[in-house]
Amino acid sequence: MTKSADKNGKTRIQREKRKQILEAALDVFSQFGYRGSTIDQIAKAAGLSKPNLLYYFPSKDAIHAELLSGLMDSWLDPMRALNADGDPKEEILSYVRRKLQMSRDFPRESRLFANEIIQGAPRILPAIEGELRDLVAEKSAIIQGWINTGRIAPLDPQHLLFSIWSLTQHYADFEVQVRAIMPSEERVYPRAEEHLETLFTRMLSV
Amino acid sequence: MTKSADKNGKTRIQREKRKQILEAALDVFSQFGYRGSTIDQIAKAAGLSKPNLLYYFPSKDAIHAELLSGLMDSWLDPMRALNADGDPKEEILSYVRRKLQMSRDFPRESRLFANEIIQGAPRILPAIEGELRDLVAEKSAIIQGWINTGRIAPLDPQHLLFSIWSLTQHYADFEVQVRAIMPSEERVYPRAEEHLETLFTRMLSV
DNA sequence: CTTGATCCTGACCATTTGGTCAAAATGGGG
DNA sequence: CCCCATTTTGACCAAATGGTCAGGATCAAG
Repeated sequence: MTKSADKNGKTRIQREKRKQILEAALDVFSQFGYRGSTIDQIAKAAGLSKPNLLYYFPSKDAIHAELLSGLMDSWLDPMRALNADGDPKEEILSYVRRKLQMSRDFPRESRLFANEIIQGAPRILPAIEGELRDLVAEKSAIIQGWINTGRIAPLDPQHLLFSIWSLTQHYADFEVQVRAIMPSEERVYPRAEEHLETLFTRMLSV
Repeated sequence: MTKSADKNGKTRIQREKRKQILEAALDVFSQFGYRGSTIDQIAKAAGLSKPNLLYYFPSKDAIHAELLSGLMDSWLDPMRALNADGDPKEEILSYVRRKLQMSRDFPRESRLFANEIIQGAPRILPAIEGELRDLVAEKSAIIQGWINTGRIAPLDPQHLLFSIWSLTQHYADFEVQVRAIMPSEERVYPRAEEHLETLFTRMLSV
């Protein structure tokens, strides 16, 4: 009777088309923000008609919500990896490297978040005030511990985290600006990694 | 005959209302981006009817353009102030302080730019590839000079500038996130200034 | 206080937008 | 290859949006 459906009750076509749509929506939302994007735009980018897209998702809002919630977790993973028992300098440096890699490999995802937060984070404020806030508190305590035992130079742990976010995400969020300024033959990310490595090494050395 | 008009041919009312409109438009555009904002929203925020607003500006686009162009200059001023003949560390540190002040005092302006650049800078790419690019080239050369004469530690001048921008603008562009994470009684900007002063002092010391 | 210039409004218009629906097309298990 | 569930489509709708316009209200120079 029913078509071959996986455990989530999704057919092959449903899985494929939903993925297409989310991919296209990421393109559009990350560039124009929620209100600046239209269903038609997303549908066209996904190679579907508007009603067809609305067969897979009930509304524009539902697409956006699914994108954001699906992203939130993977976005915080690099910070979760910060390990109290590792070497402090190396832990922080690899967090920086991981974040920079994410900017390079997932710039649209970064811009999606940036757009959302600039606009006051109307749909993810709870997650920020909950999950993210807790994670920051936890990791700040770890960093403060490293400072107290003299393993890295003293600084404000929370602002250190802000610095890591801003420095790395900048290369994704302001990609156009960076590209417009750098000589075009220049490979941006290798230089950026070198630069940030230098920066954090100096900043953290006792 | 004609009403008392200043040298620009603007009456008192015109000057007042245009200022009101630009102020309201800054509020709206900086939050929702160009496509996400509506004339009605801006008009309401300015306390005018839509047709009345359109009496002062010919179109939504004209308002946005005037905001951006009016801002571009003052936005680059702190960088222009970087003086080759000053004390290198002090020159860079006061640039950082000035940029941080701008984030604190003009966060909406910062977000207006951020929105524009995230969306691919459709309206200001020429200015970025021209004015800004040239200014960066000029100031990079100055910084490189300081490095060559051993007055600051070696690093990539362009990426240093990117770092200054991202670190300072983050406090304006991601204000909601910063506020959601910091304890509410904490005064964000004084700590941020301390932090950035520490960061850049360490990074630039030979 | 008159009068012409300036300012403001409501009514209006074409287009875009989010979303619906009935019906047609397609797919794949039996 | 049959048949029903799934997928797709075009036509449609109400609301929102950018913008226009004719006429009325208001301002300030003389």
